[in-house]
Amino acid sequence: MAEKITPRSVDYSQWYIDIVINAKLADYSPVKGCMVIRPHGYAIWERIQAEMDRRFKETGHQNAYFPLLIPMSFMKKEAEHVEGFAPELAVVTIGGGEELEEPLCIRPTSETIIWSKYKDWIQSWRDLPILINQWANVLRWEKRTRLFLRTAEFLWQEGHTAHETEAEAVEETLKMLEVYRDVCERHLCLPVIAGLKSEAEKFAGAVQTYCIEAMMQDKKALQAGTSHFLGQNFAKAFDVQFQTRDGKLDHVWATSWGTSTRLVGAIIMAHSDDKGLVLPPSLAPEELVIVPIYKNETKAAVLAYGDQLLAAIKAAGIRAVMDTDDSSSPGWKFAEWEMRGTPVRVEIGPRDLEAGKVMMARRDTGEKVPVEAAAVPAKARELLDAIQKNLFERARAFRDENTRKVASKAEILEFYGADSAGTAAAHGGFAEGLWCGSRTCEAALKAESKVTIRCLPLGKQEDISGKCCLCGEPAKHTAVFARNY
RNA sequence: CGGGACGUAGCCUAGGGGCUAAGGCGCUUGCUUUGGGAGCAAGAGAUCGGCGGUUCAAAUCCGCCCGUCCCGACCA
Repeated sequence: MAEKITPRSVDYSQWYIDIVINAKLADYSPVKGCMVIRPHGYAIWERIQAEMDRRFKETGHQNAYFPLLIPMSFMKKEAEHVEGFAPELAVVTIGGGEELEEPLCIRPTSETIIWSKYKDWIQSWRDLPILINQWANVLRWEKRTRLFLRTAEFLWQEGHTAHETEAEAVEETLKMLEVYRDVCERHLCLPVIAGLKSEAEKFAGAVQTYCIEAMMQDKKALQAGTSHFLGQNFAKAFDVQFQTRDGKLDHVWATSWGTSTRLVGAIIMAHSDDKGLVLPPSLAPEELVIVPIYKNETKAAVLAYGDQLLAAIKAAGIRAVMDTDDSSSPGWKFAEWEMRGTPVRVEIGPRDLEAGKVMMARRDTGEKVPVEAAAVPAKARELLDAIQKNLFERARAFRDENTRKVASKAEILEFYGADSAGTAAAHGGFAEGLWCGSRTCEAALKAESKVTIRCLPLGKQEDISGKCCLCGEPAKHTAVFARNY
């Protein structure tokens, strides 16, 4: 028998690992904290990339590539930045067998090396804006890693833009946050809350950090993307000034924004079940699989029937394959394609051939229906659209069911389970409450319960009146609280 | 980096001082099969995580190290 998936109810962490390994998304590497992304996992990442990249281009960005190695001195130019990243840097000190004059760090993010070049490229307001994105790997020496969710090396995209005015940079920050929200909701079927990070949680070197936060099936929050308004911090650190329209000198305004292979982890945690991966159709490497069922004497006829169906399905623009592997049984194949997360399965056997029908099964609900052969492409499209919609609705309903308003710290602690701090027990969810904005107030809650402010949701920050749910002082913000990854 | 669990064939597990290291899955070959993880037969595959120690004898006992997972600290 093949390996079984540990049920979510038994051990959520182990379930997640079992999915990643058994669905052949990724594997452990000989280097601690790193992972090997296998073809199936990489294919999903490529589809996410394609969606993101298309939107970056549509919003006027261009791709470029900056080096992996960054002079250590660059990292030190922005005070908060170096403080934030110093503990997780890997540093190269030897090259070609000789000690380097200046150590080089492997990029944990590329603000510094990019801004060192922006200094050369920007003199006038006419050189602005610069709208660059890069697809790259970065390395952060994480103490504790988890496949896809937090690995030492990961793949991501990082946008780095330079603007003439503060307003334009802020607009860019929010525009890209919206791109992330749209891709997550439309393609990953992942409902997210867009908001502003608190001071304690913001990016090292940013003025403001915006994020999108999603709820996983264990009710913990996962940050799915971030967009930073960097103000003039990096321009000042790298002395990037330009001549303005009225002839004055000013520092450039900046943004940076990123999403990573963590999104693959988000898809797994949000949608999958105890049978394996469940993929949103728009990200599935194969949207549909045909599993032929035959005996020796019916094999030729069934396969010919399958070939015809496959051609018709592909002609309808659906990514489809037929599993013609002769060495495993139909039952094995059903389980295997379910493990891989393929959204729609078409079963064809002698009985179907005779009746001019097929059986179609959807991965998200397990529902099976007979369909006339001629109607298969249209039905496949219908099912794929229904699955795409259902995954999002299901995830949103789950999040809404596990979100509640809170007015006091006692309520928060009760919501998350008084004695469940630090356990994997499925308590809580998202709590929405008013907050005074005090850092100590936030830190106290974290120390007490591991619950943190995930974000201050956009659109809920106007006309705040009432008291902070933590300390009772007058509130300034609406905050979403949760335990997080 | 602290606490816990674990490390025996590709995977899972048995054996806890002594004889050729056992079984299941998977793999190879052949035949029969194929509507929810098929059957039979014959094969291949292990310096028992590493190093050192105790002993006539170590997978087994001891020490150190390494690695993986879980919990914690840390972490855009």
